[in-house]
Amino acid sequence: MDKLRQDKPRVTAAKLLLVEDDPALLELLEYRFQNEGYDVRATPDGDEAMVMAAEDVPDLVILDWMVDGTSGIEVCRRLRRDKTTAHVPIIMLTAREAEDDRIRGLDTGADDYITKPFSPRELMARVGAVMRRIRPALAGETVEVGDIALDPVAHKVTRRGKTLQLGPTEYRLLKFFMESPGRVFSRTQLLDGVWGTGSDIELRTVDVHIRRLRKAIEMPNAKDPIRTVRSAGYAFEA
Amino acid sequence: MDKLRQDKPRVTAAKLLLVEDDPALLELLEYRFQNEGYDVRATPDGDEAMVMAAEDVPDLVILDWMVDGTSGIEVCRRLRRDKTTAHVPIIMLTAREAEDDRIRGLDTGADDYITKPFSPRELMARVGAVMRRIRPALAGETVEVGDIALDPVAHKVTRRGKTLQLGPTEYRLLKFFMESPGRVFSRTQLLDGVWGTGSDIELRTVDVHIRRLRKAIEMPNAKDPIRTVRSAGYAFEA
DNA sequence: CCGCGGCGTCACAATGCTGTCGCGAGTTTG
DNA sequence: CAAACTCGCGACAGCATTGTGACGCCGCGG
Repeated sequence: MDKLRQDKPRVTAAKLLLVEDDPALLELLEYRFQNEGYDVRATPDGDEAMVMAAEDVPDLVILDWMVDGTSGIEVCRRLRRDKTTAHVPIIMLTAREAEDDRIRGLDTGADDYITKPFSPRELMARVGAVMRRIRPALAGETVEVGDIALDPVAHKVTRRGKTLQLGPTEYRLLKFFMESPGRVFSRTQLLDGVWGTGSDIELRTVDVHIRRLRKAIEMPNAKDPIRTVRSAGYAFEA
Repeated sequence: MDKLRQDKPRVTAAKLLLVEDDPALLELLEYRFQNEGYDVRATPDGDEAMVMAAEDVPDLVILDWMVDGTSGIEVCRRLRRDKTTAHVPIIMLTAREAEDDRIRGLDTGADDYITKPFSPRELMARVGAVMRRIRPALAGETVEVGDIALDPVAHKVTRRGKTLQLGPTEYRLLKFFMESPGRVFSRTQLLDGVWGTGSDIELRTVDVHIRRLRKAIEMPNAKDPIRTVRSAGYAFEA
């Protein structure tokens, strides 16, 4: 949490870029976020969004899946490709519920996603969650902790050169851990960070996935990098 | 619903009292601070805030200028008047920009003051600043006393570079001590601070945990940093 | 329609923490 | 000097937390 604070002790408000083709929703969100003290810039057009993002790099992008001009997913990709915007958090909005959309959305680098219809409050909460998460690992850069390397682009994890076989959840969990090595996360924080803010999951489920992750990354003669902190949570470290 | 997913009451977390009459903002802030690891209690009502503050003295109060019931400024005054809450830092929120309001706010004893609209991030930053000033360890900063260092983020304690193996209670006890080096705490104070105000524990139990902590941090050629003050309590010092 | 892989929950086992006791060595009180 | 206190210490039964294997569900791909 402290890494977040020291990141940019800016006095000005956090800058939000809002991309949404529904005029009514756009205006509503713009109003609400402005009311919350955010510095909001809004547009219904994907192309224009790219321009705005280039002109003034936002702290967070809220992006509709389907927008005029360049599609949301394409905007997402391009933002990730540009060095200056590569690590800017993105929250995707989508009307679709198809699972592969979610996967693709997260794949292209979105940090979170919300299915319409959603309550503004929920969106605000997720914005809060994302803002809180400044990732030391810039999207697209492989992260290395100890003898484990994670390549977010290739979606691949290797240990000592050998590729590890991880399930989707295990991958996200590991990635979340590796972005903040050594830091202890409570089960609740893990649930928020890995499963998403709105999920209603048993706390103990985290334990099970920790175990699965441990099993997936275990190697002979290698120490378990996941440290259990009794009555506090788990931490990942070399 | 989210409350159900709370980890068990963290005695070690900083306690925040949030008083804000706008439900949306209240919820947003509550959520964000909870995710920062704070132990948050929130209410839209000034009178209720007084009760909550009296029941369980918070480490910091975030107070809206205008709230239901007793006004924010009045709450502020009363908190200052009560001995138990007199020194608790207060951050005021207000929509007004009039200079005299600000003066009055600081006059009544608020430590800091933010004008709406503000970015949550800015508020978090200020809270962080205040917490660092009051209780560094609760703000996520490593604390060092003598040759012992405690890192609250990693949940780790080292002495002369070597990592110490502490149980949950030992950790909390040590952390509590290290926040106020040299100060003597009675068993009752330790019980309140480490176990929580409501706990119904034998006083002698503290002795046992002191012993366990001593054993856990002992090293050859190193002085025991815990000083027994006969018929008074214990103190931690270099 | 069926099999498969992944996921969330459970129940149970395995640790290892915890709060109390009791005893004994010092210390203070009278 | 004995009684009264205070504190260190080892033991322990109970309990809280975590590890683990199994099970059923669900969406996807034959």
